[in-house]
Amino acid sequence: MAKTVRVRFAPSPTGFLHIGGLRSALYNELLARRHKGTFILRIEDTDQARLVPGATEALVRTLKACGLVPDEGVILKPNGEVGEKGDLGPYMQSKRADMHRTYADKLVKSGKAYHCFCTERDLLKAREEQQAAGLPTRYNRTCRGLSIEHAMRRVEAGDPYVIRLAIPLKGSVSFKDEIRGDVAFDWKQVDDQVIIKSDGMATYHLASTCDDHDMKITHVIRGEEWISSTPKHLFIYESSKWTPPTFAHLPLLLNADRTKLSKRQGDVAVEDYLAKGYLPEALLNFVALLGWNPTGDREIYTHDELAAAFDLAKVNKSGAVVNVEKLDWLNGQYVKTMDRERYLELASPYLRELTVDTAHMDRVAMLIRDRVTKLSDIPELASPYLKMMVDVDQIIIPWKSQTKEDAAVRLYGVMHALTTLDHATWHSIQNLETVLKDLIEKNGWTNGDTLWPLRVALSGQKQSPSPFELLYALGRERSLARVEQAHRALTT
RNA sequence: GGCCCCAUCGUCUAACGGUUAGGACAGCGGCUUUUCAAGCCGUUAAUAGGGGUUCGAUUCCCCUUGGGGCUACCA
Repeated sequence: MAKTVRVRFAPSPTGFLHIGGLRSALYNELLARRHKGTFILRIEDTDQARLVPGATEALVRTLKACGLVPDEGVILKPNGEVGEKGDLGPYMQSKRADMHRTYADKLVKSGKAYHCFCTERDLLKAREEQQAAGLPTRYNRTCRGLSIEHAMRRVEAGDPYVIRLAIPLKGSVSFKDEIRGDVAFDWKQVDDQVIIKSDGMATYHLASTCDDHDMKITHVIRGEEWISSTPKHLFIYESSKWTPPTFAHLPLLLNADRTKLSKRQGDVAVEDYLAKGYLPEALLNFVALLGWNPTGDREIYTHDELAAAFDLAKVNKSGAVVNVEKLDWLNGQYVKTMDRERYLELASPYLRELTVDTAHMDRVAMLIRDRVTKLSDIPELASPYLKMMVDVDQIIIPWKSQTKEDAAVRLYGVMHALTTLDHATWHSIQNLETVLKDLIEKNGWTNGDTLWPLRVALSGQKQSPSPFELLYALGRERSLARVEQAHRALTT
């Protein structure tokens, strides 16, 4: 019987969650859901120098906003504070420093790691020489031959040191990547990686490997940038006599120019997308399909549907360009098709400052719904219809070759008709249309030379929603005022 | 430079030896229409190149080319 799936997303709190991180988190979570396993959030904060205050909170909150809630690990407590949940903690990596240290000492004892007293300058110099000679830049293993006794004496004397892995000198390693198949490295290519820094903290390689083991992680799903350090991790597993997890290295997310996704070429922070009014479910949907697709002929999936279909073996190997235009389309689809109530609720914060008339606000929100790609578009789209009046250039009121006088006649007729309408008519786009079309027919007018001037009068714009929708959204008072204003502009 | 990974329309992808190489975004054209948006219909566009293997290669193998990642006491 297969082991229960346990996966983790393990970001370091050095900044905001970016779009690639969201995808890694999602794929981990989807695998857990798919196999009724456990999704764990671990925070990798071993590098004290790079910690950003508040980053952990932001990470957990953003993940949650996107619907990714860990079953175990670092969580958001009901009071909004960061907390932990689960039996295999702590899940803040810095709190495991002692455990890492113990593992490192064991490795030293068994000859799989050693103390290194080389200074930063020594290393830099050696590296420069290697570079100048056109050689690969790796630690030259000066301290590898030191006896443990000698090393311990220097440690006790207070010499600063790090602990390095004693990577095998010959042979090779290979592993089966769930996405890429067999990947092999010559040990000769692998550096004697530092696993304990001079500040006593473990580096990523030791910390994440030990923690993955202690937390019984079954699948390590992470970015492709980790593929070349996997041999080091494998060496730790092997040296500690642990069974390594399954590895799956995800393809990178790329900028439009196919370089690794970065700031400066557009937004990468999930929070920024959220702040712009991209919907979490659209973002999740979008990111899920960057590098994976269950069928290839469908674009819109709920979180549950993604989880039901997820398959690591079907994840692509090549990097994927983040195409914001497609995100825009996808988000627009969600905006158009979500429940009316939910849409109005989401739109309202963007409109509240522009009007106090909530009924009017909702009508305008519905008026512009088809034009909204992201929620932050709403104020600009809506504002012309929330004001009482709007400037109209009288030149654009007549339709095609229509004269000003003729347009004025139409507007006057429409205005008169509108004043006589009952309440019920104003509350139905369909009824408004019927009334106006009857008026046009009765007078022997045409749609164009009546509806165009009316629409421009109501919107102030060459392009806008239909006059019927506008009348409905604006309501009687605004509509009449606007038509009257346009009529006056034409006749004076 | 060294090692590793990758390669289907501009972009995201489907096709796990046999398809007129499919879908989506973007583009273009049309329908609808008072305009725009939405919607619907249609359309342009791809297997990087060269060798193999095979009755048959997008698919398997090799080489070339191109792109990317790693090469820290960062993750």
